[in-house]
Amino acid sequence: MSTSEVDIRPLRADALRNRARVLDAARELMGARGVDVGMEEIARAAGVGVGTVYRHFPNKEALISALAEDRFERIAALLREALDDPDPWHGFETMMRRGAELQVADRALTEVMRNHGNAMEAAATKYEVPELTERLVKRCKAAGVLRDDVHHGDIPMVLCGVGTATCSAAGRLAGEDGWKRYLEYVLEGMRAE
Amino acid sequence: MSTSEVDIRPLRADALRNRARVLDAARELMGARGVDVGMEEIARAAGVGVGTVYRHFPNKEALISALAEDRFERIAALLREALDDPDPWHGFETMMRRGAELQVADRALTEVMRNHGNAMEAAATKYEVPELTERLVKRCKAAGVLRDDVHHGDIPMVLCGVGTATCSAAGRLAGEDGWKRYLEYVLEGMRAE
DNA sequence: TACTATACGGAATCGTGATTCCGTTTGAGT
DNA sequence: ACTCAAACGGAATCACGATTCCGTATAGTA
Repeated sequence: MSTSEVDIRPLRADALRNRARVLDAARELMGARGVDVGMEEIARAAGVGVGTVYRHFPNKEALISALAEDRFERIAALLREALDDPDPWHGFETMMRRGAELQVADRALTEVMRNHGNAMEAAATKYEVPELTERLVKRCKAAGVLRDDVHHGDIPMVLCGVGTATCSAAGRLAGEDGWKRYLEYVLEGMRAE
Repeated sequence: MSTSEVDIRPLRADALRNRARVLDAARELMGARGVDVGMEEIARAAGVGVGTVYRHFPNKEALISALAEDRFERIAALLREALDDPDPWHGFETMMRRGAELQVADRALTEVMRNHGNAMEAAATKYEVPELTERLVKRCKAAGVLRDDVHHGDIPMVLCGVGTATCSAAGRLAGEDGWKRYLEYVLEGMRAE
């Protein structure tokens, strides 16, 4: 038994820089084209070798998770803002719009919410997204602005659906800003009355 | 130049039987688990060798397209029924519900509408799905039961979104019948007034 | 029943992308 | 400047699923 589980020691300057470059490149590429961009391509875009990518992230899934955490942190922030809004519906609506923008801007986020249950749940839990969502939904129902049958799990489901719409072949049939209309339909439909 | 482009000659009885078995197995497996079930697994489930699968379908994409045609034919039928319904909204709503059920029952269909633009467009065009959809949307708007800003391309987009919800990790958070609520939201939101 | 074009099965091959390995380079402490 | 653990690059390896190939089996026909 040594002093601690993990060996804490500051990263060398170049390592720190490269780690950031890899994350940036991955965010850029995966955001635009989804998670199945190749590791080689990410490395090239980051200006490093594949080996370096793997020194920082044991495997592709870990890289994806790191990116996901970023996003879920932002989502948590959106939820807190919504809870702080004096007008429950305005808060909810704003959160949904920003959330949808996040999805639309980042194809990888949608794919993670669709196909990577583990990475998603880990990231969401870490930033208390489930609790925050539940609180927001309860608050809106209590204020009578949200349909009573809305389940808090519907929020990620719906956002994932809207995100999907954007990059899907079917979504292309609806044109460039089809997702905006989609979001309107859903918001209108979730609203009480 | 020979007599015709394609060599028309009846398939041998066993070939006919095997072709059907392959399609059935593929429909079953891909319906449940999506298009990336392996060709070997489909062959095994159909009780034939991989080679046989490839004699009937030159490649995986062709197999997927064959299945997609099935589905789009059914979708076209739904659209025609909707157009025949004396009550425009009832017709529309019913079509959307049946369409959503189709998506939910067939994961591969949703994936095709998401990722296989070519196969989808070919199948849809063949069965006049785009025209029918446009007619239905126009009719509903004329009757004043559908929001005026609905684009006919929104229909496949929205159904694809609902289908995605069902099998996605995010959708699982909403529970077994989250998609039913999702569809309600969307229908409510698309309805005029 | 014999013949032969069709069809079949499944091992071998190909292609692609993730992951590993190892010889070389470099940051940072002396 | 010198040392060496930490990092690096990228070729080699692995894994896995699609696709091809070819020797064998069989439906349909005379």
